[in-house]
Amino acid sequence: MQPTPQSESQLLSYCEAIAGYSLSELADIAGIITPENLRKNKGWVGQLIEWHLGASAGSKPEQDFKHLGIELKTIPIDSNGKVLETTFVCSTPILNTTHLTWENSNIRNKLSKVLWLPVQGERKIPLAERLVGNGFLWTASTQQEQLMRQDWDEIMEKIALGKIEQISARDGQVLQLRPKAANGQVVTDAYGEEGELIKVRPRGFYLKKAFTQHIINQQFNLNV
DNA sequence: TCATGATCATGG
DNA sequence: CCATGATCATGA
Repeated sequence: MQPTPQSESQLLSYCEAIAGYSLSELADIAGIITPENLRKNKGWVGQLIEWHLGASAGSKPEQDFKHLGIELKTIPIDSNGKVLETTFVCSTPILNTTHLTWENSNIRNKLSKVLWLPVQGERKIPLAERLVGNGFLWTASTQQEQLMRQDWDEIMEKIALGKIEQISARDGQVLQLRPKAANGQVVTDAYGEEGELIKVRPRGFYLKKAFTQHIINQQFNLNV
């Protein structure tokens, strides 16, 4: 993969270097086979982009470019710029959250600065032919952060009160809490309503489509 | 048609 | 199991 970028400007130049290329072209450069589809390889696009931008692989709960304070997110869009999927952010802590605040949370750290990289995601376009768009840096506005904090506070309070199973993906203004696991058999500990330990599916934080769509639109308008 | 809940691959 | 990278696919 590419050398780890040493500055924000270098990271952005890496980004410009892949803009406009197809996924198969980028896969060839990386020496990776392009699968027929993503059904059995859902993280393939993200991992391919990581290779080209010099993001350190691994599964640590921190930003992709920790030394730059930047998190990388590919985001699937259609030809009209419409966001096609919600955006997974991080897994959700469930136990021992009493000292957790929005300020010191992993999700807030990850979202403090994001390099969004739009990629064509329409299933009717063969994976190999999908094009990479122009990446851009984003930091939440005061209002955007306020919305995320409100949702986070509400979700984490329910979890602490043993009401995790009452939380729906419909809850929240911009954040969602949804299952995040290899399959429905995976379980982890959580508090029940009487404070007892119960088994639940692990959860993750996701950004709702309308929120990321707004981010994409803001950027798009700036470039018109 | 579309979002929610379910699922896939991989490394530690 | 938990973390990363996400998209799939069925019910409404």
